[in-house]
Amino acid sequence: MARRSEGLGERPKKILKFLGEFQDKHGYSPSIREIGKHISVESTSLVDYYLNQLEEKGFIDRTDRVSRSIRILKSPVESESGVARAVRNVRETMEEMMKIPLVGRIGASLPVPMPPMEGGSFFDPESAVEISRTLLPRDKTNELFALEVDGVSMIDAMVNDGDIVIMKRANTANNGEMVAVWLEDTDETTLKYFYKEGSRVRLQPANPTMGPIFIDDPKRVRIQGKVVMVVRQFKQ
Amino acid sequence: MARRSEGLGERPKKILKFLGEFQDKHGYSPSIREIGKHISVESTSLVDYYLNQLEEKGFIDRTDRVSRSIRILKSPVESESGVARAVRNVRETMEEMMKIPLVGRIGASLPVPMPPMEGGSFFDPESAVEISRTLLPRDKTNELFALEVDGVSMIDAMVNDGDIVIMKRANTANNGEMVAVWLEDTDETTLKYFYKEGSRVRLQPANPTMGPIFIDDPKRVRIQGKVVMVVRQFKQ
DNA sequence: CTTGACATAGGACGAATGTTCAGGTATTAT
DNA sequence: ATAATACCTGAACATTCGTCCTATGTCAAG
Repeated sequence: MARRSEGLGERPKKILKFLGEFQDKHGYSPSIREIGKHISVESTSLVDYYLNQLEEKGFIDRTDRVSRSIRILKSPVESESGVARAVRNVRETMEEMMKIPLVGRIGASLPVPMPPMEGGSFFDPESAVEISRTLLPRDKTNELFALEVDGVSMIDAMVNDGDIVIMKRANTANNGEMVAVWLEDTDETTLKYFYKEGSRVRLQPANPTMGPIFIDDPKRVRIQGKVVMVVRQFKQ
Repeated sequence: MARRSEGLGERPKKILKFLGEFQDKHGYSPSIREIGKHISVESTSLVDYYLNQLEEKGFIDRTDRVSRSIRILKSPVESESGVARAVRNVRETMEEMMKIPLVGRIGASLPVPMPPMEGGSFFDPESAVEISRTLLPRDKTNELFALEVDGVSMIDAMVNDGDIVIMKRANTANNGEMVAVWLEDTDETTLKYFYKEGSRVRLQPANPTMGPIFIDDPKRVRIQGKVVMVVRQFKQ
């Protein structure tokens, strides 16, 4: 199929670099023909082709039919400087701050409320928790949602009333991950470390002084999400 | 002679302002006709005339025969724009993200390491925790420092091994605040809710199933800092 | 009043520019 | 082999765009 289905080709990369240098030097974007000249490509359509790739992959932004309207959105590391870097910094720094929707409360006797569908976000922007992205996993950050813990029923998970639990929606889990599970037997939600051991599942409390729960029938363990982070704030 | 020999006319001023706003909004310079539209001038030559004035007086720079190549060099105080604003954005956005020095580890049997003196920060920038300012108290954020919890000795404080505790240096505390205290009697550090009740001090564990500790001599309670936040991360 | 510098308008002109189409070649999956 | 997809060429087009020329209006100084 594709000669190269991964990342960026040599030429788009070179274009991206050139865009940064040119904008740095001149203060405005190069025209399509100027770009072509730099990468030794006569045809304007080919440059347009590369630019479309860059746009699709989110590296640049263009305005239809407007000359010299290319804006660099991100750049794959590599050398860049001056204004271009300053602009990039603004954008990236903004993105560093994740706004995670606070979708509800969680308690032992309550099922886990589900987050809003991705895309159509209907949650109140006021009810959001801002977390630095450096503290969060890199991938699928849009599947994160936050819950406030209701009641003291999760003290065995070392989670207190009022704590904010940041979760990632998931139906399965890997060994060692902390998950929110709904236990059919006892009809309650708890936070436990998940371990699949042969055909049975071991649910280990965070509190090391407490023993694990074993569930022989994996179907009786309903994983509602993986716990990414717990934040506890204290009044000052 | 001239009707106006002083500074800039109304229209050039308006153009200058528009240039900044447009570049801010779109990331590239407006065309001459777009400028004309904004100041209700049909004729492109008149806009060109104004632009030449601005160029002569050193407010802008243009490249001959290149579209959208106007760069703003300076702006008469008023509405800052373009790069100036970008720089300001960087600064403000960066400030939103608190970099809190991770100065060491804390355990029941260890005293609380003290944070570096404010001003002369000598800590490794790698060992820092970034927290969104919206989650932190507004005042004296430069007195914050972070500690990683070492060992399971603080489970009674609902704090686990590996948790990150963000503290504010303090020698005193108000009722209801969580503090790190050094207890002379048992010679250990713990995290407890602080309550001064008459002449004695009540230290209440976070774990609601555990009872408080009473200390009759307030001098035997050495407050090392107030706990602002506890963050617990899970591997994904 | 005349003159001349400044201000404004309209538009022509050619060059610069983004877009599109029609077709061609290589690479890979089936 | 064949079809699908990616990669590339060339050229034509329709605008957009900057520049420049002409004409008219305004106002203050001589």
